[in-house]
Amino acid sequence: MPELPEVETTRRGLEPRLVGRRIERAVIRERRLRRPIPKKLPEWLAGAKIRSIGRRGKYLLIGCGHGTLIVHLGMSGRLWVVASTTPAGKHDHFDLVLDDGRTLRFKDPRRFGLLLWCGQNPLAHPLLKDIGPEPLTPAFGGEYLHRQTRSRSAAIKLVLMDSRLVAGIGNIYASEALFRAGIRPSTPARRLSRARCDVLAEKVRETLQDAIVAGGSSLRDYVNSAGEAGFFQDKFNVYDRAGEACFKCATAIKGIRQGQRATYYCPRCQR
DNA sequence: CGCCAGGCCTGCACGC
DNA sequence: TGCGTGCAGGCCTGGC
Repeated sequence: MPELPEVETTRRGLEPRLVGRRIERAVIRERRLRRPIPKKLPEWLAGAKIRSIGRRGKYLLIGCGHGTLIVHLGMSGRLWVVASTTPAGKHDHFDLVLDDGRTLRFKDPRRFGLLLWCGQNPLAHPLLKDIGPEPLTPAFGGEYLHRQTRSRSAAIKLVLMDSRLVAGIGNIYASEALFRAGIRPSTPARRLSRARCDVLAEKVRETLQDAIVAGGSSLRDYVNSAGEAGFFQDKFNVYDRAGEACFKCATAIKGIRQGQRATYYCPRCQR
C-alpha cells in the first residue's frame, strides 16, 4: 500500500494526536509480522511519553525519549487513532493505549509490516542505515541522481525503487514520476544524461509533493490516521491504466512487467 | 482455481 | 578473491 506520500500523510495526521501523550499500555494480539513483534515491547512502552513522530523513507519513527518505536506498514498496514472503547477487528495486531481515552491501532492483513524497538539512534538501525537521501530534501537532485546512476545498467524504474539510492519511492510513484519526466521506464539508468536526471529528480519531488497534498493514494484500503481516504489515485497518469488513453496524447498506455512488478507508461510521451 | 496486489529483506549467481 | 550488481524467492491475506 503505502509509499512515501502515504507514510508522510500518516505521520502528519498522527503527530498532533500523539505527541505529548503518555502510553498507558501496549497490547499485542498477533506477533507474527515480517519479523515477530518483540515480546517485551509492551514492557518497554508502558508509561512512556511520546515526544516526536518522524519518518525515514517508509519507516515511521515514534520517539519516546528512551527509545523509538519503528513502524513499517508493508503492503497492507494501516495505523490510525480510535476511541479506546472501539473493539479490535480482524487483523488489528497491535494497540497503543493512550492517556486521553484514545488508542493508536495497527492493522495489517498481509502482515508484511514491521514493529521494532530501537534503544539508540533509530537512523543507525540496520534496517535504516543504508537508506538513501530523502527525495524531498536538497540531498536528492539531478546531480546526485546522475552521479549515482553512472554504473547502473538496470532499468531506471528499478533503480528509482532501490531504497539505497533514494528513500521511499515505490511502484506507483516510480511509474508516475517517469511519466511526468517523459522517460521510458526501461531506459538503462546509466544512459540518462545529466539534463534528464535533473528533470527526473524534479519530477520525483513534484509527484511525491502533489501526492502528499492530495492525502496520498487510496487503492484498496489505505486511509489516513483519521480514517479518511486520499485522492491522488484520481490523478494517476499511467498507473493501472493499461489500454486506456494517455491524457496528453491519447495513445494507449502500456502495461509491462519489470522485476516482477507492474510498470505503466505512455509509449509516445515517454522515450 | 490461479493470479495479482502499494514492500523489502535475503541469498545466490554473475561479471569485472 | 572480492565487490557491486542483478535476480528470484519468500513472507501473508484478500479480491477478482
